[in-house]
Parts: sequence; structure tokens; C-alpha cells
Amino acid sequence: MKPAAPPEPWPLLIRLLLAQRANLPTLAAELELSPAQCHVLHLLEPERPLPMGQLAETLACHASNVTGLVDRLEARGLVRRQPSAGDRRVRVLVLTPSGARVRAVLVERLMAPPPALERLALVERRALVRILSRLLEDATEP
Amino acid sequence: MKPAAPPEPWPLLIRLLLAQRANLPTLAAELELSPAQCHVLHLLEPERPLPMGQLAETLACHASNVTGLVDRLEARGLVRRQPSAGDRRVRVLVLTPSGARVRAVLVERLMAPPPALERLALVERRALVRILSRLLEDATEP
DNA sequence: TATTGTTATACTCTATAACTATA
DNA sequence: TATAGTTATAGAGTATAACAATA
Repeated sequence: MKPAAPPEPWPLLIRLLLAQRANLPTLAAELELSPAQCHVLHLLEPERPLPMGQLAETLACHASNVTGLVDRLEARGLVRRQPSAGDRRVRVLVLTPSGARVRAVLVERLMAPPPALERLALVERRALVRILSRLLEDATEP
Repeated sequence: MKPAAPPEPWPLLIRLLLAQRANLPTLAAELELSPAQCHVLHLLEPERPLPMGQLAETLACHASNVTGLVDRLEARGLVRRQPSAGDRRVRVLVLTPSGARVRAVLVERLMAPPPALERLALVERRALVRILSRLLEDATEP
């Protein structure tokens, strides 16, 4: 009898990721936002000004994209550019009250677990939380 | 003593997925493909012709997008349009030999697990596989 | 008449390069 | 001189609407 191959969770996570990729555009459309705008809004927490450069880095995209992205969000009154306290080259982003409301809805729907997850047994949910927490700690601080 | 809140794996999965979202463009760039082209190539298995309409449905996008997407993949010699055997309105996609080679590299890199995952104990990997399998079954066939 | 895929059009996302204003 | 952000430009993704060929 041959030794069993080690279990491979990664292909399953990839499938989950790709399945989820099709979900974001739908949610975004309901809020009349693009997926990229959702990503920005999700990253921009209330009461936490975010320098534009830092946003570009987190989005892993060029700074010039952020300009246009923020232009459109600002035109809709969801965010505001503000001069930074220290370095006057830096501009920080803040949510407007309207932006904070839209973000709250977005986060709520983004965080609504799919029905399949609700049906997991309690022990499995605990196991999943424990393992994923370990993964994320490990990924952010290797 | 209050009853403990039920463990919530979903926010953790979302964080993992969003973190991963920044990875795909990098991998795609290395293969001189766009993320969307990667998605098409990933869905197009060798020896398995795929009708364009079915591709549009899986990508959850409009059929007109698929036309342009496939135009570019075809211009690079990675896929070919073929008339369908039955319904003559339908055109099916097949990988060219070159496309199959590029896809093999893509799938290999896509499926390479992140280091954090490799460090999980065997029992945890088994648990993760079991739970995610259940999730995916449930999600695709509710 | 309904469906598959295309074309035309418009807007958004993304990257590169050149520019402005600070540092 | 180097850095933060903008502008100009180009290519790719996405949706809508009108259309051709086929069912």
C-alpha cells in the first residue's frame, strides 16, 4: 500500500477565490460602484485618513490609477482629499459622511457569509477560524 | 458568563481572498497576460472545447466581452474558434498546442501554495481540505 | 420569434512617461 | 536630486444596444 499524498488545501482555496471573483462585480453593481472602487472604500476606514501613495501600494497598482479612481469617488461625494499635516506633497483621503454610509452597506454585504458556510457544524467553523487565523498571521508577518 | 459568539470564518476568508487579489496581476504580468485572460485560460481545459456563451456565463460577464477577450487570445495563437458540431450558431473554443503550454505554466504557478500554507500541520491541512470541500460542494449544488 | 455571437460605442481600469510642487 | 501626486496617452476590461446568421 502506497503512502497517501498529503492533503492539498490550496487548489480548493483557489477555486473559492475564482468563484468569489464573479461575486464582487455583482455586489458592486448593486451599489453603483466598480469593483476597484469597492476595494478602495473597503480599505478606507472611517476616522482613518489614508495617504494616496499608501493606497496605491496596498492596491498594488500605479499611483496614476489612484488619481482617477479617487477623482470618481470624490465626484460622487464619497471621499475627500485633504492636505497632510506634515509633508505638504502628501494628500490623505477621508470618507465623507455619505461615503461612510455607503461603506457600511458594502462591508455588511461583503461580510455576509454564504449560506454554505452557515451550514457548517460548530466544530468545523471553529477549526476553520483557527486555521485561517494562523494562515493570515503567517502571511502578514513571515 | 455570557455565551460565546459563534466563530466567524467568513471575514477571515474575505481577507485571504482580498490579499490574494493583489497576487493575480503579478502572476499574469509574468506570463504577459491580463488577469481576465488568465481566467479564460484556466477555464479552458485541454481536449475540452468550450462554447463561448458558456464561457461568458462562467465569467459572469456579457457575451460581447468574450468576443474581444478571445480575439486577443486568438491573435496570440493561444486559442482557436471552431464551429460547433450541432448548432451552427455556436462557436467553441479550443486551446492550441502553444496555449496548452502557457496554460500548464499558469496552472502550475496558480496552484503553488503560499509558504504559510506549507507550514500548517498535517492534521490542520486535512481539516482544511475537508471543510473547504464541503463548502464548495455546497456552493455549487445548493 | 428567440438565440449565438459580433459590431459600435462609451466608460472604467491599468501602465508608462512627462510634468508640477514640494522635500 | 528624490519623492508625491497629476496629466496625457494608450490598451484592455466591461456593459448596452443594434445587428447578422441560425434555430
